[in-house]
Amino acid sequence: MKELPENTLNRLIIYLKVLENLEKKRVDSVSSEDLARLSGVNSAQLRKDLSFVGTLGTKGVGYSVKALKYNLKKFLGRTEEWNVIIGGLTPLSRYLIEHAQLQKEGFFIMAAFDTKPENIGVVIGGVSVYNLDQLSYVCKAIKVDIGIIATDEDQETYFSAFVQHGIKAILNLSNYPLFPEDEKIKVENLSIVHGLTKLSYYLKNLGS
Amino acid sequence: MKELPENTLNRLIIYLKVLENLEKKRVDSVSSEDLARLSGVNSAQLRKDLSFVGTLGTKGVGYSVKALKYNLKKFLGRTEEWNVIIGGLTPLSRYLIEHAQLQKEGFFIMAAFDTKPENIGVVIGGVSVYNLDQLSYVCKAIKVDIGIIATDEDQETYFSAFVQHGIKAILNLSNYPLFPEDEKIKVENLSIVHGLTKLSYYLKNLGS
DNA sequence: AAGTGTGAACTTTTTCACAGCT
DNA sequence: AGCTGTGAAAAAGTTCACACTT
Repeated sequence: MKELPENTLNRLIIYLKVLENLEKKRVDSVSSEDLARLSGVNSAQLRKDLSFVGTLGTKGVGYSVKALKYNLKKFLGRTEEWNVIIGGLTPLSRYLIEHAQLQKEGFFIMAAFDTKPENIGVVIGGVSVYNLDQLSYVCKAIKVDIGIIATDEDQETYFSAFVQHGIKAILNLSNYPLFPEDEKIKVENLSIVHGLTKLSYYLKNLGS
Repeated sequence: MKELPENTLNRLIIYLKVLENLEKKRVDSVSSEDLARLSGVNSAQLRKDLSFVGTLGTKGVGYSVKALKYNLKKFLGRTEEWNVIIGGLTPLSRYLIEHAQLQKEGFFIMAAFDTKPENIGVVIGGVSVYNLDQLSYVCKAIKVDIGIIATDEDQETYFSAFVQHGIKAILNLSNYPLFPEDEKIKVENLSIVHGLTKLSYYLKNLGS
């Protein structure tokens, strides 16, 4: 099987969200046409995307919302639970912890790290803030799957600490994009300023 | 000229960030090879991307960091200032306002909106929280360029309110993706759970 | 009859490779 | 000599259109 294109991955994640919503609305069955419209793509695209996951529908009928949701979730690794740590004690990291949405989605925040002495030892919503130099200790004590960079100042510090301690998956919420040298490490750069810049480009070119 | 591909836009935004960093480090000149490496792409890609912006380098020499940065900034609409409003008074919106990073980047938060009575009239860092039904009034009083959806619950409410009042550019920070019916409206969906799911897919498939 | 799954056609994007400027 | 800018080639991704199943 060919490798999954990144855009297909992005769309599969969207289909999953839309299916969860349909399930909440007690919809049992959906056609590629309908699911595609709700997901902002065309139905050929959707069917081609789903073909990477498997043969999931019934010809002449459509897709079972429950079954397709489950298969996508499985395919995306979202039936498992993942342990997450956070780099940087900032309002954003407080938000991530207190909001509790990540836990609900199966991403468990196990610890936070900072470098400023006054932040070490703080506990937020049951999550302790450790000194970054204790990362090695924490990584030995628990399986850390994902590191989230939640500061906009020392992103490089946390990035190299995460990489050095064998963390393979990093979500970078700073506004500076990071690129791993080791291709075994996966970084997702998710920047609000980046998103706003796409909109500013669009606004600048309106009507041209 | 052909239309700018979305991925090219994404990369141009990254080049701009990297250039800003080089300028901070007082680097005057950079080759496509070096800038590409710092941006996680190859140099042919970078040169092709820049060709959408114009002829910006000097053959045999490279690019002036200052000049290229300025040209990219201009091209992306980032030499202008944009007025932003926020939908939903949540810890995330508090973070966006108090962090002050957006203002520094030229995105000015003019107002926030909520629907819960107890939140109306609150002032955070100089930003007032209005009832959503006053959006019409605010949109008449000031030019609103961008609406940010900063709640994970009533995203649809704010979305339709924004659209209805003529806001053309929307940054959706909720975990549910939104797609405008009117193609004159541009939505950027930026979801932390989406980013984490990409990482969970990667982790699930490690070693395969 | 309805709607999926998929080769084939088409379109877009990326990479190559080198002419041409400094 | 060195490095950009860009047509041309190659690769990747999207859409079409229809055979096939229920």
